[in-house]
Amino acid sequence: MIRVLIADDEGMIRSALAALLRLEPDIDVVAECADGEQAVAAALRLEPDVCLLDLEMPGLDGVEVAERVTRAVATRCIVITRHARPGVLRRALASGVSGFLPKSRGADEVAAVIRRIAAGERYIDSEVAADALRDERCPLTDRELDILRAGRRGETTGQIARTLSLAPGTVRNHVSAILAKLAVSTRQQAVLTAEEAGWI
Amino acid sequence: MIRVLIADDEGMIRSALAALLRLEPDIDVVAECADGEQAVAAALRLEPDVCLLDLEMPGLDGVEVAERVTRAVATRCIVITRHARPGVLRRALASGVSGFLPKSRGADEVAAVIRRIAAGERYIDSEVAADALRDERCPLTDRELDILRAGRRGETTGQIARTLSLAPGTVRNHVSAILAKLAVSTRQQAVLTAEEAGWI
DNA sequence: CTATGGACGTGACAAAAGTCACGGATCGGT
DNA sequence: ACCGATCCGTGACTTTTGTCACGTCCATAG
Repeated sequence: MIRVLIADDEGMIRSALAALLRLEPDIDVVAECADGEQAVAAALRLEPDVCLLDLEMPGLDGVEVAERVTRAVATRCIVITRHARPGVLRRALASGVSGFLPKSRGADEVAAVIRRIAAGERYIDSEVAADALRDERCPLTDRELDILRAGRRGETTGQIARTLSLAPGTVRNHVSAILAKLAVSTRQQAVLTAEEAGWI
Repeated sequence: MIRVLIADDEGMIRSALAALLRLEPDIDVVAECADGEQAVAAALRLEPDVCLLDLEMPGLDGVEVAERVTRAVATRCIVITRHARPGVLRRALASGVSGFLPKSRGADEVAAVIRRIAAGERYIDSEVAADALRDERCPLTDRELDILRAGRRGETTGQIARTLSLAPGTVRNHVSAILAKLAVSTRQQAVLTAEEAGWI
């Protein structure tokens, strides 16, 4: 019997997957969690064989949950995501994730992947893997990512400078470097492309 | 037997809902569609009793699909959405939608709602309805919404002006009015709050 | 040791974005 | 017809953003 934990903030998909997996004779859904903190707590307590983790969750995201769980107990993690971006896959593999599945796949594949992961295999969805191969490493420095993250909500240079304790001119300079590297012309476009690529 | 069409661009939730609904003895899933155009075509051809439509889809969104379908055939529509915003509900009801359900609800409720809709009732999720009551009508004019939509991707004033055939000054003036009405200080923040409220 | 290169920080300058006051068009109400 | 209200469009004016040239610090290689 494979003991499975499911974590997804979207109630409908969480309950649907749980209901379908319960129909499988060899799979036992031992926990359903609506956010990352709950998932970590439940995983450490129940030590399931496999964790099925949504990437986009409030608080801790799926990769962060996987990192904490695999470090503490002998549980293997599958990350499920809506938008499968190369950067995210890299981050996931570095954090001890054993499986990676986009939500574009059918629900019927989930049980099959769970069985393979439980058997000790790794499973990376072929489409995501293909994307990741045409390597798009993030060209931005740590500081530039700080700037981009700080200004994600459309804040002004002054506000960003204050939160990072910098001179406004410095922020503008970093932004300028970011725009050049990403080949765009406004900071809003920079935020969009960086989010698209999974860099922030 | 209630004949149901399902449309959702996310394959996993689409197939999961379809599989669960097929388990119900009185429900027959006659079509699964991945985008709005497919959904309209299938609905006009098959004339299902109930359409289960995701709001967020490429091309036509769920409300647009419902509008076209209810205008042409005797089919009742349920819109499912991830983020249930007041503006969207208003728009949905004005377009002939009979049911409205957020994805935060469990999958087990879907079958029950389908039965009620098929029986001629309307069903609006209580939580969404409560949000809609504290009326937040969009304060922006049509033209201002055009501007906001055009500039959603961080384009410059010049680009927006060109796509809308306006002088750059006019665009700036509209933007200024938008910022005042939404009580924000950059157009990026304006886009975020308008999207948040479901106005664009 | 030094020099070469990268990341970070800063201030002066040009080009945008945002503000303001104004004119014209349209639509109801009187 | 008149008035008021509202929306659209425009150009002058100020503030913010983006660009550039420069200096510092730190690591690594010669």
